[in-house]
Amino acid sequence: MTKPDLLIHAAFKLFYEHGIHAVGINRILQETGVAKKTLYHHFASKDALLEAVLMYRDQIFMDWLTSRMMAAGEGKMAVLALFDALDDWFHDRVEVLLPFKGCFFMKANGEFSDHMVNSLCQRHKHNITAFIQANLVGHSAHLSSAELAQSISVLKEGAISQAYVAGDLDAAKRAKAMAVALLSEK
Amino acid sequence: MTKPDLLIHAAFKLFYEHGIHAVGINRILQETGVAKKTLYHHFASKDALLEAVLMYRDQIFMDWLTSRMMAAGEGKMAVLALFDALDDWFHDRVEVLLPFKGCFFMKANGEFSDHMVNSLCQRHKHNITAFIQANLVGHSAHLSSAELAQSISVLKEGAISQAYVAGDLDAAKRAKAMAVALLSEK
DNA sequence: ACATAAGTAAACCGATCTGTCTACCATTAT
DNA sequence: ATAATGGTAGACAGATCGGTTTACTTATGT
Repeated sequence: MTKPDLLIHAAFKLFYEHGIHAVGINRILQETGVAKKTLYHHFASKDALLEAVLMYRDQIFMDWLTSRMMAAGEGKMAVLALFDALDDWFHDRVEVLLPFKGCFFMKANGEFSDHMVNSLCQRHKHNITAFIQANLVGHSAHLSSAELAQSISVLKEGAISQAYVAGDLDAAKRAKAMAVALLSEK
Repeated sequence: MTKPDLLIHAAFKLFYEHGIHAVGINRILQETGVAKKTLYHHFASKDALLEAVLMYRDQIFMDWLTSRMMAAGEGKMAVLALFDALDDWFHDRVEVLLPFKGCFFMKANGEFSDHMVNSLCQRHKHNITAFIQANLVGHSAHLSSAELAQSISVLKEGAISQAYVAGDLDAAKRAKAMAVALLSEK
């Protein structure tokens, strides 16, 4: 693994577990054995490293989620598969996402205001909602695919928060039941 | 206003907007004009101040939410009123909660691990779920009040997250529609 | 009147923060 | 062969962190 990738991996793991402001550059260096000069050779600042970490996590997460959804079929089936995927995530059955500690983007977003982090997190959430919506075009005569996708997103966000903060690891199952009801209305 | 209350108010406002680790003790002092000696006379440490801030916000929020719910009646009506209250919060129509910037407990929780903050946040969420549950005893023959309350909590958490991170200020309306569907099943 | 408590201002402490710098080593491509 | 690149080790800088201390100034209650 190249040095930049090594740094991004270690930084993500530490940021995800302890928070971004709580983890200093020196700790990332100590954990990886990389020299400080090398870090600042590849990244202009801690913020630049953080940006790379956010893009890395975005790619890992989106690749995992979309492949899980597409493997289940199209339309409604794909959307419901989203909640099965979340359930696996909450129960630490998805190695590539690392042990579940909530949504990294939600946590990162909360540590900043009027910052690049906020727009990156918003974009990440928007991309997911857009992918959900793509699976819901023409599903309902009464509700637009955009409105349905927003509602599904509320269920998804709620499941993640509830699983993390309240420790309700079965939140995805509950969210799925409500999604079934929502997508059964005609 | 007493000095401790002044500090708690200012600390909450700054923590809520910028994050806890991002706000130093000196900034809180500068904002309030209080001397450092005075702060450490009333609070043993930044952690102690933070604990007071969390308890303060918990009380403000719970008082507001329960009064809004109880004013709407009992049972299902109270639960649905929760989402009307959230809608007001998201649109900054609730002065006592300050301009909406997400759930303080969700954000605080994300900045720590294995810390007093985590248990306080979990307790806060649990108290809300318990209050919801109290309004749902005997509501359904198929689902327990505990299960219903957990599902309502998923909707509530999802609405807050979606409104904050994605900027979807109408998330509470969507969540309410799903709550109506959930509580109409017999 | 006087002791006690609560307050201010500001210097100070050690630790840690992000980021820079010097000096040296290993690889590799021209 | 040699110049350029990527790397290590670690000292260093300046700022800021949480927290303590000294010295002085109000209030307040008995």
